[in-house]
Amino acid sequence: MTKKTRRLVTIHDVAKASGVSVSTISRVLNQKSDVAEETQQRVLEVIQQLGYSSNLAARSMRSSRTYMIGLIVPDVEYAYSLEVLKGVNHAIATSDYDLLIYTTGSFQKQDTAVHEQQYVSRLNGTVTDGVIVVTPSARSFSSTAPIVSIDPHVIVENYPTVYVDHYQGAVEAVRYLVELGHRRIAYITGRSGMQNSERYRAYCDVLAEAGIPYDPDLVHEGDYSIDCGTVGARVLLALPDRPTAIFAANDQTAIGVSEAVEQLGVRIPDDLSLIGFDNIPEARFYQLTSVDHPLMQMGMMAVELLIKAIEGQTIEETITKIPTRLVVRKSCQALAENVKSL
Amino acid sequence: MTKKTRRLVTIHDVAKASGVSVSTISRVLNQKSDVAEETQQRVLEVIQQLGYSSNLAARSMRSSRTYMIGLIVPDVEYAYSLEVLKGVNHAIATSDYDLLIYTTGSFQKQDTAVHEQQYVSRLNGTVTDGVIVVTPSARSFSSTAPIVSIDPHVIVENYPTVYVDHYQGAVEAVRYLVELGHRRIAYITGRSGMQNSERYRAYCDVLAEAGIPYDPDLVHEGDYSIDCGTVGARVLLALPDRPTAIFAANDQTAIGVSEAVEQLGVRIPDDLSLIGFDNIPEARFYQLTSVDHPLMQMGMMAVELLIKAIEGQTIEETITKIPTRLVVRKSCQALAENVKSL
DNA sequence: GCAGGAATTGGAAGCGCTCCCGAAATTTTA
DNA sequence: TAAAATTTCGGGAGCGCTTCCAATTCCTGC
Repeated sequence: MTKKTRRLVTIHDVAKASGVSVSTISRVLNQKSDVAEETQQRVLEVIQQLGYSSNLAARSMRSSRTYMIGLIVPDVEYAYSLEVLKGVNHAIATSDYDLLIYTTGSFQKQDTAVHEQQYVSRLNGTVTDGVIVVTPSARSFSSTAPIVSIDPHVIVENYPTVYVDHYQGAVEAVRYLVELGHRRIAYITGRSGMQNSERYRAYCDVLAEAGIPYDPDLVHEGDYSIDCGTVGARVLLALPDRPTAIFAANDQTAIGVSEAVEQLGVRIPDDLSLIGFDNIPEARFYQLTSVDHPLMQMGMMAVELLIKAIEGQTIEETITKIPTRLVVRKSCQALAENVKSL
Repeated sequence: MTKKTRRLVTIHDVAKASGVSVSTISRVLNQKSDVAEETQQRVLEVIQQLGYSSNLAARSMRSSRTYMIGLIVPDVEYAYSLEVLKGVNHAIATSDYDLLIYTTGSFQKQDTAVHEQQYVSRLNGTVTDGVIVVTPSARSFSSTAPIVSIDPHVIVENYPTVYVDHYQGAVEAVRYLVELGHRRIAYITGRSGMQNSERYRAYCDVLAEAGIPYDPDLVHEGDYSIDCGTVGARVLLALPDRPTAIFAANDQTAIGVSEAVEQLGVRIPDDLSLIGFDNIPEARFYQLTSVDHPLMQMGMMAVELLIKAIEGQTIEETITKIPTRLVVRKSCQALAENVKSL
């Protein structure tokens, strides 16, 4: 039965039931050494018997150790976040900590940077011992407890950061298309921010390096969503001099492209080569060539760093850059002799 | 910069800075009416200026309203949980509440029921105003704040519950196979619990109804994992009188089957019909016929119910049963004339 | 011109917990 | 055997907040 007791069992009840003081109970709970073996046993029994569980709020108000780690994630519905989540979850499982995920569905909102601070202070130093922030927009946080960021929009040296070499990854992707003989290569961007601009820079650099003139018509603005992929595909393929390849800022957008393309009667890879970024699990099903972004691994590393920080160890290198890897599937094809556009 | 201030700004700092008492600040924060317009303005300004955010722990220790809803989920890596999560997230987005997800990776552990209570009391009445528990094993919870359960292992009337008609769904699935002419129908079970036994009961009932004798060799014990699907497939297909169809307790297991089968040189649906349960997104990619389990919708309903309960409204019907729907894809085939087994 | 009421505010208790400090009990040392 | 050291435990302050209660000011109306 759901007992709607007015109050849950507190440390006082345990104290009364076991005939010792509240302080002693607290000592047992926190595994302090100065408590008699016998007393400890008795207290532990009573705790078990009463089903007592210490009040997180009260506990964390006094001592800042809660053995909880917070994960602040922009959008739990996007595969990107879920992959990170999996990695974090794995690492947590083998640690002494529990995981608390805080989401606000603010991925699409504009004022993220403002809210992020609020979320951080909501959790950190209150209910969690430290926080991992995924793709933060904010450049800095005020917090009493440690913070680790994953793939921030702007790289700053203030707190440990795990991120992926977006520039290098994008270079590989675009270069791959160039090597296949493509010259009309379109790019569907993500939302503004460091990651996106890095990828954009790579796109431009590789074109320049290959002596391909930059065509603004081939750059379509997106926002990492599936929809922007479908829209982008329609716009780009309606161009008089249509592209032979599309580089999408992330896999989700690439999936949007491939879905739109199907309806337009354009075949991948025969009529259009397509390449994504992130290598999310779904990419496999779409046979999508993509830049692998080891999100799970990054999540695990972030946890490691955070726990180190929580436990007072110094972290020598704040910035951890992880290499990407091009995963070739069947969404790209060499452009045989007809390099001269359509 | 990450300011590692010893203490964050408290209500006292705000009080001092705005020249009023702590009580007044609290009144402003909680939007009580009895505060002069002018004072309120001034306090609000100071709050803004100092970047003050009230301490969740302290606040929730006194008043039980935190405007946070907890989701206790057994395993964030399984698509089932993720679908529920999406629904919950959607519903939360349009409410006044924020979402806190608590996971412990205990899906595979045995003593879940024991731990669940701990997790509930950890959050509820402390940091959250109410909690949604996904697939609880426990029959009852002691809690000061409302609880809603999704798909519990055992249906109890103690708290609002949203669940799906497993029996009916499984009946449809097995009946579909029978109608296709299959008589050697295997079943790979999930872990013990209500959901599984309901599906099992349906399996037996439909066989009986069709006059097909029950063969214990065709029931393989699983645990909802991918692995048990691959193992199950190997065992079942090694049988002298091998099944022509497999009903898997969930899609994950079905996916395991289809992966094993590929290696064994058995083709789906030509040599083996396969049907799953839950209709997770991946099912589409595997062309898996499955019983649709509207998890997102269930998540949304659970949030609605919980908010009602939190806000003191009475919930007329505690148990909400949601119908399933058979989604036919290409993993099943009629067994033409050769119904006489191989 | 003064009692009674409303509007506004401050004081203080206490939520459940941790932890410092010192007391009591016990053991060790001279 | 007395003093000192050690072990074990209780008292109590206080974390940041809400909320009851009471105090203060300022209007009303007679």
